[in-house]
Order: sequence, then C-alpha cells, then structure tokens
Amino acid sequence: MQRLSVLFPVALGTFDYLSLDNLKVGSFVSAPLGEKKCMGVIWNSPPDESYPENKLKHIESALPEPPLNLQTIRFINWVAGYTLTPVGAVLKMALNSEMGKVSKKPLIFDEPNPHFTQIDFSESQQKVVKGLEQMKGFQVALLDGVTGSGKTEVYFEKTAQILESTHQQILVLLPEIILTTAWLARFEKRFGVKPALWHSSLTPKQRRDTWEAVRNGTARVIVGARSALFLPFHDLGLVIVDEEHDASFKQEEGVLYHARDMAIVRAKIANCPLILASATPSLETYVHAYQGDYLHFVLPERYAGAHLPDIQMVDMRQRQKGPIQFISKDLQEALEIRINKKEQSLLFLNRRGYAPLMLCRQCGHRLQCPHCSAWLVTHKGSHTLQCHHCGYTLPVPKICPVCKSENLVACGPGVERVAEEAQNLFPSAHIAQITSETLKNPKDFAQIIEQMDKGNIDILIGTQILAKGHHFSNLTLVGVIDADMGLSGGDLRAGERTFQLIQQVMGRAGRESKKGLAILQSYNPENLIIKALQKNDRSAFLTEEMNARRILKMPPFGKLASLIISGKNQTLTYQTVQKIVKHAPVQQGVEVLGPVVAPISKLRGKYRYRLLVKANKNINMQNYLHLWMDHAIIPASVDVRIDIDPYSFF
DNA sequence: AGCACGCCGACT
DNA sequence: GTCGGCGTGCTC
Repeated sequence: MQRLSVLFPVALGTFDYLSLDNLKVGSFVSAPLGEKKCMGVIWNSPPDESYPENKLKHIESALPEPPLNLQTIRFINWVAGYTLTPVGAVLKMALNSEMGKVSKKPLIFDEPNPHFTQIDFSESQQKVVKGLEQMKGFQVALLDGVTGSGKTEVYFEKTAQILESTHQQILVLLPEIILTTAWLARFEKRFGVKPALWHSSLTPKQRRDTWEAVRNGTARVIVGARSALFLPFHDLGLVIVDEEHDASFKQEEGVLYHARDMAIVRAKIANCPLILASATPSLETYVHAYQGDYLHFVLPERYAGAHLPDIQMVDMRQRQKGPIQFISKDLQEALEIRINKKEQSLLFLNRRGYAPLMLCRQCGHRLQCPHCSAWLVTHKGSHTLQCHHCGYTLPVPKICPVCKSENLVACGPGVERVAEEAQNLFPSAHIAQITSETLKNPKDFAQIIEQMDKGNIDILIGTQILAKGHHFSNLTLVGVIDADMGLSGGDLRAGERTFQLIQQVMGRAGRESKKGLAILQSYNPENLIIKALQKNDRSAFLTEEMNARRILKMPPFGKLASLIISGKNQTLTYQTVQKIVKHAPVQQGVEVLGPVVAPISKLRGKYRYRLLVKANKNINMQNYLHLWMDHAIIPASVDVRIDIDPYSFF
C-alpha cells in the first residue's frame, strides 16, 4: 500500500490517496473526492507525510486513458507557480471534457506536405529564412516585419523544415481564432492540407479527437488560440506566436496568464525554438531583442513592391463651427475620390455601438448600468442601451427615468454613428460595419472579406478587429476617426497600444500596386505618439517609450502585480482591503501602491478596490506575494484576485 | 471550482 | 409549515 499524490481538474492543489497498484506519474485515475468519484491524475509532487494515514481514501481505479507526459506536467506546475493559481485550475485547461471516454476513431490528417508549393522570396526574406533555419534547441527570435512584408510565408519555411527533418510538432498561436480563415487558406495553399485547430468553439467530439491526435503525435501542426498551449504535445519542435504584441494573448478571466510569455516557457521545457512575429512588437519583446536576449530578424519592406501608405494629419481643433461631424472635410474628400475611382476605404473607430453616453438635456441625468459603474451605450441597430462590462441590456427609453422629460440625447461617436454619418454624406455608397458583435463566428468574417474582395463594399467601418492582419487588395484609404481615443486614462500601456493599433490599421491600405493613404484625425496632434505615427517613425516611439519605462522602473525594467479586492458588501470589502494593506511585508525594492477605488468601482454588483505591487527586476514577486497572502484572513464573501504582469487596469 | 449544509424570508 | 435563496466551509 503506497501514498500517492493526485491532482483533480478543479481549483485545488494535490491530495494524497492510498493505492495498491504502482501507478506512475501522469496516469489517469478515478478517486473519491468529497461525495463524488472524480477523474484525476497521479501528480509528481511529493505526498504530504504529515497528513494522517487513517484519513486517506483509496484510489478507486486506474483509467484506460494514456498518461499525461512529463513535459506537460512540468509546464502546468510552472504556470500555476508563476500565476499563483491552484495547480488543479491549470490542469483543467490541459484536459478536455470528454476525458475518460476513449476516442473511437483517431483523427487522421493527411500530413502537411513541406514541398506542396515553393514560394519566390525576396532577397531580404531569403536572409531571414536562412536565419530561422539555423535555430536549434531553445532559442527565441523576434520576426519583425512591416505590415504586408510576408512574415507568415517566412515562418512557414521554418515549419516546413521541422516537418521534413523531424517527427516533431509545430504549435502556432494566433490572437483570435475568428480571424483565422484567411490564415488557414494561406496554410493550405503552402502545405496542401488544413492544420489541426484548437479553440473554444470546437464540439466535444472535435475536442476529444484533436486532443488525442496532439497527444499521440499524429497532429503535426496545431493552430490555436491561447489555450492550445496546454495541449499534451507528444514532441513539440517549434512554437510560433503570430501578432505577438496582441493584447488578447493575455487571459483576463479564470487563470490570468499571458500566452506569449507562457509560450516561451513551453518552448524552454520542450527545448525548441520560438518565433515571435509582429509588425509592431510589444515593448517587452522589443527590449529583449534590443538587448540581444532574442535573435532579431527584420523584414524592412513590403512584399512584391507594394509601398506603405502616405500619412496625412487632420487637426480636429481647426474644424468649422456647426453641428458636430465625426468625418472631417479632408477625410470626406478623400472618401469621395475613392468612391469615384471604385477603390475601397476603411474607417476605424475603436468604439462599438452608436454613442457611448445617453444624457438628459433637461436634468443632466446620465444613464448608468445598475450593476456597474459605467455608462450605458446606445445601440441603434438593436434599439437598446447596453452595458459593455456586464452585458446588461434594456430598450432605449423614450423619457428620462428621473425627470420624465423627453430630452434624452446620445453623446459621442461609436461605429454605428460614423456609419450613419458616412451614409448621409454618400447616400449611394455601400457601407458595411464590422465589430465583435456583428461577428458571431468565423463565417461572418469570411463573408465580409468576400464582399470586400468582390468590390461590393465601398466603405468598411469597424473597431479594432479591423487592425488584425487582413489583406484587402483594393483598399487604398484608411481613416482613423479618433487617433487620441486610447491615450487618455493614463494606463501603463495606453501609448503602446494606441501606436500598435493605429499602425496596424494604417497598414491595411495599399497592400498591392496602388498607393495607399492614411488619414489621422486628432485633437492632440502635438502628442509624441501621434507625431511618431504621422512620421511613421517606430524607433522614435520605441526609444521614447523605452526611456520612460526605464526611468519609472515599469515593465520590462521592473515587475508589476495587481491585486483586485471585490465583494458585494462595500464596507466589509473596504475593511478587508485596509487589513491586507496593513500586513504588506516591508521589503527593499518592493513598493505597494494603493489602495484605490478601481476605475470601474462596481462591476457585476461587486465593489472593487485595487492595489499595485511594483518591484525591482531582481525581486521574486511570487515569493513576496506568498509571504503576504498565505496567512491573510479574508472573509469568504470577499474575493482577492492576483494578476501577475497585469495588462488591464480597470 | 463544485457541492452540502444551514439559516432566513416568502408563499401554498 | 415547506421551498429555496445564497453565505460559508470543505474536499486527501
């Protein structure tokens, strides 16, 4: 009879059990947990000998499932330790709901063919292809190429090399799986077959089959969103993170992790190369490349002789008096020229709905969400007011709920309003809108692309979803309605995000033979970020931002962790925050900032406070937080969430 | 995370 | 009197 450590896919640590069989680490078992029998995995943590043996239960049975491999187990442990999450919560991400049931028909892919097509590369592309070819073992490379420079085809060559010379697997992470249609077409064109896909909207059967094919090594190329990192790879030989700067790699619910950073750990454990690709690298990645920690490959020009667009600035402070117009005269004229020439235009505004605020002109009342401290956004398409934080929706009211007057007005622009204005300016133009709510699945997006390719759309108006790598061949004008929008609020990465987003959006124009134009509308044209965008001067922006972060000891020159303390009872929550702050350990090189009322002070009915821990680079943040929180007494009705390397400051 | 237990208000 | 809301505590 021996003591074994068992981990269950629930937010808990390991528990010890007794077993007659000699079960090895990674084996799947069924064991009693509380009132129920649960599926668990024999874990590699040492059993807790201090726990009394007479309290131990017995493992019920071993399951026929093949064991989880050691690399995946080590990765799960690492992520749990880094993010301060119970290991079981991370295990849950690595399993699938169909576990325990044996897959009847294993998934057969034809294998991708590395010789299916050969691409003609430019001289600079060829250099990078050669460079990537040399990468062996654990090494990180930044593949840094302007929009439209053909990064994808270049990393496909490294993919082909691994496919041809080994039996290893290749993992490609993309930020949003809804946008992969075009990427998949390129893959199929290059390798003759579709890769294995992993994302949240697979059916249980697809999940089960793909998981099994990844586990047994028959799936050679796996493309997925962040959760694909946790698949039990049989033998991982290459990891690619495309659009590595994209903020959606940071998981903001459940286990809070950054998929790009965890991909580096995954590659290190697998001892394989990692490619981070972007036209607008994150500052973190750029600094690593700059310091020589990463290889740095650059594709300086667009593929096939296409040029980057010209950039024109419109100072919105100069606009004429009269009713508010969100499309300036200059932009209007540029749109008209494109419509007449049968070329396409794109208008970008990173705000969904019609107007961000509904206000009573009689009494000044602003319509607010009953569950969150946020304004309700007018949506004309669905005749509703919506809370963009919790989803609360109600029909647009006719009268003010406070003074009962009929003087409610919608303030500020959203995508719907810009579309309305554009349609009034150009009544016969074909205008389409694209936001996360109009795109329910990859098919919706594919349809818009098709309509664009056929020339059935003159003006496409949308949110940030437009910024992500699409190739519209007849698109020659990009209008940024409000270039300053992302800059206010003063969060750490506001400047970086704005620069990346607008640079990416502008990169949609003129990707083929016709020269593109980007028009930036700004109320703040002297701002350094706006100026760098206007001059297309990335290094000016990066230098400036790098210096600012270095002086402030902000990431990547220092470490951050954020604590969000929330609860339905405001008084109890606040008292808890006070108590937590009082017990913060004093340590050289660590600063605890706050508490402050969170910018969204109430979310889904819970009151929220924030603390920020700022530490020098050499500090072990996890140790510090354990020292602080392990003995903290927190009421069950108050929730304390720790976010290591936070990206969201709401 | 689930799940059970137990304490209070609401209604057949 | 019973149903069920959710706050609290436990899972080897």
